[in-house]
Amino acid sequence: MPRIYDHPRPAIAVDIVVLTIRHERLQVLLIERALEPFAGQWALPGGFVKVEGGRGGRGESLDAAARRELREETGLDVDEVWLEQLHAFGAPSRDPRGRVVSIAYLAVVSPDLFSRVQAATDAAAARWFTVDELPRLAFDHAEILGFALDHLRARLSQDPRVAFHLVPRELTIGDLRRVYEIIEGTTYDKANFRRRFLRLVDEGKIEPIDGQQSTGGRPAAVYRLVERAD
Amino acid sequence: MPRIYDHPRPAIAVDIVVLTIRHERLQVLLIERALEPFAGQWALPGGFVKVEGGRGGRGESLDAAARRELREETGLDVDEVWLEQLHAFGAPSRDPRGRVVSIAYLAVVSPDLFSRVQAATDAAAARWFTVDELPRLAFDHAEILGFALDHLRARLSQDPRVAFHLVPRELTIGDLRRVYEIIEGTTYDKANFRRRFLRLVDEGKIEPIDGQQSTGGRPAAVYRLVERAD
DNA sequence: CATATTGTGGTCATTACGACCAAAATAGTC
DNA sequence: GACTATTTTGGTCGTAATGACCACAATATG
Repeated sequence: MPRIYDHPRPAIAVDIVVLTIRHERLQVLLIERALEPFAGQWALPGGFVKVEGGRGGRGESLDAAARRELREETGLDVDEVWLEQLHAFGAPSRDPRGRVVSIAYLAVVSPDLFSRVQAATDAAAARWFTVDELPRLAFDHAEILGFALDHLRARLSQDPRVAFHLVPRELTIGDLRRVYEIIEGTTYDKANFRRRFLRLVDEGKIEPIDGQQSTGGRPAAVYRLVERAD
Repeated sequence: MPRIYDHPRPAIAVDIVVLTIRHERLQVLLIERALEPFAGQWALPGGFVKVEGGRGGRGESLDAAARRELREETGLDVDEVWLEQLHAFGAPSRDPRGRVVSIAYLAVVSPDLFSRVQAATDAAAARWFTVDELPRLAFDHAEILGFALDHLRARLSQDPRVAFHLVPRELTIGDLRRVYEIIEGTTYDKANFRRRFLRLVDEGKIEPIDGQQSTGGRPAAVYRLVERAD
């Protein structure tokens, strides 16, 4: 095994796929690059992991780097978003400047919060794009985004929690159904989806709250996620 | 964004969780470390990613590094095993020598092949361990192994393909059932499991072949995976 | 008022699956 | 050979989940 200090090293970065639902569409936050390479092209928000400084002088963990970049580029705090590591991308030629390994993260932002994103970021440099109307992306970010979308769809089909991060804190059954339909590109029967949803209520994961919500038709009952004592 | 050459860089490694089933137990391949740190302790096979040389002079991809380490430390070729990236581990203190980010991989080895592993590795340095009778592991490798086992169980419950890598190429229904029982730590009713399995035959994923196999009871029909034109 | 829209509540048929039973076909033992 | 243990194979029954479908309730809009 080679001694560690003999080894040439790649740079290590985090890139974040920030997703939300706006205007009934799944959208991703992109940043316009100011510098070469790929100056003027759109890219995922991200940056290099700090390897010096911090407690212990060794820099930050990968998750901490993702949280920091998210805060710096969107103004959002992590306890408000669903943030999870996706995959490491390390093709030797993925960055023309040299060898860079990027750890990709998925961040799912509630539509409650995305207006704050607009305010926190330089409006000229950051924009939301509908995921099927994308510009050409820098680096291998198109591949990373594709991976993130596949992951989100697979995740949603086996863990409803992520859907609640794409919906207001006080929600109707129809709100949640639209999230599923938008992400999966399918349609669900209203009544059948409702039956599935009500099982979550029986299991105590969701609770009805007082009040109704106007919907354009019959007003809907309002629910919210029950606070978990994890 | 900082210029890339200004940035201090971590070392980047791959660690591989090599799993197989031996003696009706799920087992993992560990290597006894010869050097400090953690000399004498057991660790996952792995090593640093090559960042120079190769085509283009930029070294190898992460997957290529995992394949290379797997070959070097087990003698197995990748087209014989199920190999997939798991997760990046990057806690600042995970390696006392300095900042090291490790990309963890899962390799699932057929019991057809694991005897070759014994021969290819230095017998004094490498050993199979049952996953619930483990020695103390170096670095954060216990955490990595735990992640791999969780991943394997989740994977198995939604994608039967990985199970076929833990079974001889010509298999009986009972062989496959034992794989599920060993990994999930549960038991299945023979007849019910059989019904589920036969659906895979209907879907054309598995085909019966001539012959029977002695089992200690009534002889079992033999099946094999149908070669896919992916 | 009529109509469109959306939520709510229900039936019916199909599918998947666990619990359970029983027969078939071998190996091993007396 | 007779008997038993073991494993595969084949089946029934009940339950849970789900998709297709229908009907009604309660709002907004004209």
